[in-house]
Amino acid sequence: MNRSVIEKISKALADETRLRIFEGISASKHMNCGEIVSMRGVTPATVSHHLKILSEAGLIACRREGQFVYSQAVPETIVAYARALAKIARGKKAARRR
Amino acid sequence: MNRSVIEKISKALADETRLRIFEGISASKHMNCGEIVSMRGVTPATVSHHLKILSEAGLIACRREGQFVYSQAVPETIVAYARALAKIARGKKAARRR
DNA sequence: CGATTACTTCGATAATCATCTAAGTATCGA
DNA sequence: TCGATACTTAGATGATTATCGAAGTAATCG
Repeated sequence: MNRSVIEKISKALADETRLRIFEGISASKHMNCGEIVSMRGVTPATVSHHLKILSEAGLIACRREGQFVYSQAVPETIVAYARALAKIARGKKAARRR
Repeated sequence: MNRSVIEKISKALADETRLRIFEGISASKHMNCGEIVSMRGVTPATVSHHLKILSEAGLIACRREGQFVYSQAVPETIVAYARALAKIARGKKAARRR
């Protein structure tokens, strides 16, 4: 995972509303826009905006089903992100892995 | 780790310059401001600003030594952050842990 | 003490971004 | 096909923030 992807995911997680939305989606199997709107005190337009950012970061996937658009978490992305950060934090100081 | 801490760390990682600085610091044992300035094409004022944000997020620690201020990574923070995110991503869908 | 080096803080500026309203598109049911 | 529901997109606005130059503080050295 390269720096620009890490940056994009970090940005996606760097807003309270978006974090809450991501938590909500992760905690349920899937959620539609309306459910998110009522979960958080924010308009559909804003939710849509945030879903796009989360989606472009690969943190969630959205699919239309009739009138509804369901979003669900993509846990692999967070896992890969966590690993990439751990690798950076580990550094190259001494190839230390005990 | 609560949401506001996660948000703060995410924000700290959500900027290319800051990410590069953090990578640089992590890859070496420690670095002073001047070294970071020459590593990245940016003024001391800007570096100082970024170091403050990284520091307040707990990602680095800074200590003065004579004229110099050395920054070093705090890998525990990234590890805790990664764990907190993994927990969110895992969700509460079915208490699944295999 | 005065000069130099190494940062930090201040104030300004330009860019990014979260949010909203309003208007647009998609799907469905009557 | 009309109306309603569920989003999405566009445009505007206010807030946050990345960056800089300039001025301030800290430590060292002659």
